[in-house]
Amino acid sequence: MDTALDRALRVFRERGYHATSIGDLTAAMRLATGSVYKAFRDKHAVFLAAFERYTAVRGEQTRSAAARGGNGRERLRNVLLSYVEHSQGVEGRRGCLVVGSAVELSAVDPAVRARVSAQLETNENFIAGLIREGQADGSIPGHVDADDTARLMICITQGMRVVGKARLPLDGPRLVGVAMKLLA
Amino acid sequence: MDTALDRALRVFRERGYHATSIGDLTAAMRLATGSVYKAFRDKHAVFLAAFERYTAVRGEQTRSAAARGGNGRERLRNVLLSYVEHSQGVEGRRGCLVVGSAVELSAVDPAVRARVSAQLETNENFIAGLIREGQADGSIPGHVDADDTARLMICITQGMRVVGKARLPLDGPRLVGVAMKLLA
DNA sequence: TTTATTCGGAAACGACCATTCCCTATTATC
DNA sequence: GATAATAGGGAATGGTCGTTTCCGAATAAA
Repeated sequence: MDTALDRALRVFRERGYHATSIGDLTAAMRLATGSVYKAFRDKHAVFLAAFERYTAVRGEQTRSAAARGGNGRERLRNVLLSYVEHSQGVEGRRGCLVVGSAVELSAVDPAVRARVSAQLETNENFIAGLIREGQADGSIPGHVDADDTARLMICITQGMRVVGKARLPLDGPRLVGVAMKLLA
Repeated sequence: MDTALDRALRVFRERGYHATSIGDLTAAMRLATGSVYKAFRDKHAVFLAAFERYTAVRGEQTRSAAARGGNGRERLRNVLLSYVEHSQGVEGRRGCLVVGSAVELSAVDPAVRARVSAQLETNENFIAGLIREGQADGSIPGHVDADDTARLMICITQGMRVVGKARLPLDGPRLVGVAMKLLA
C-alpha cells in the first residue's frame, strides 16, 4: 500500500492535482478504481496522504544531509546543497509537492493551504535552528538575524524548485557558495 | 478586448490553468462561450495570450522600479523590494503566472515551458545587467559574480512568489536587507 | 464441506468539461 | 432603404471526469 502511495505521489508531483485523473492514479498505483476508493475516501484524500508521505520523506532527507556537517555552518551548507541537487535532473523535473500545492491549490483549498504553511514554517524553523547552532559553535557570526535569514533561505529553496521545474541548470557549489554570503 | 484578457489573466493567476473552466473564463471576461472561441482558437490560446500580457505588464513594472534608483545597487534593491511587494497581500495571493505555469504546465506543455524559460532568462539577464551597472558605477564590488548572483536572485524572487501564495507574511525591507548581503 | 466475509476489478452513472454550431442583432455598403 | 457581412450570445454535443455499485474470487470460520 505504501508503494502504491509512492507511485501516486510521483504522478501528483509530475502533473499536479487537477491534471492527474483517477485513471492516471489507478494506472500508476496498479490498482483498480474500486480499490482506490476502498483505501481512500476520494481523490482529495489520496492527495493528502501523498502530501504527508512526501513531507515525511523529504524531512528525513534534509535532516540526514544536515547530519553530515561538523558545525552549524557546514550543516546549513549541506542542506542547501541537498536542495539544489533535488531541484535538478529527473528529481527536479518531477518537482516539489509543497511548491506545487502552494501554487496550484493553496488559494482554493484550505486543508492544503494549512499543510503547506505548516510545512514551510517547519522548514524555516529548522534552518533558523541550524543558524543558531552555528552561532553557538562559532561558525556563524552572532550579528546574523536567524529568523530573517531563514525566511530568505526558504524563498531560495522554494525558488530553486521552481526554476528546476523549468529545467534551467543549477550549479550547486556555485549557487550555494553565493548563498553562504548571507551568513557573513 | 484587452480588458477581457486582463480579467482572464486574473482567473488564471488565481486558480491556475486546469482549474479554470471555460465557464469561469466567460464569467470573468463577461463574454459568451462562442465569443471567446471567436477571439481565440481554444482555451490554450487564451492562456498563452494572458501569459504574454502578464510578462509585458510585469516587465514594465520592474523596469520602472529599477528606474527609481540612482545607481546599480539602488536599482537592484528597488527591483527586489518591488518583488516582495508583489508577493504580498492581494497581489501575492493572486500569484505569479510565470511561477504557476512553471509548476503546473512546464512539465507537460512544451509551448508554455519555452515561454517560462525565456522569461526566467530575461529576468535573470536584467538582474545581471543591474549588477554590472553597479560594478561600473562603483556601488557594487567588482569581485561579485554577476551571473551566479543573478541566478540566485531569480531563485529568491520566484521563491517569494511561492511563499506569498501560501500567505506567509514577508517583510520587504528586512528581507531585502538580508538579500543585499549577496552584493558584498 | 459449507458459510460468511473481505478484497480487488470492471462496468455504469451523473456531472461537467472543452468545443462546435446556429441564431440574432448590429454595422457597413451599395 | 435593402442587403451583405460580422460579431456576439447561447443551446447542443461528444467526451471525460470523479464516484458508486455490483460482481466474482479468495480467505477464514464453523
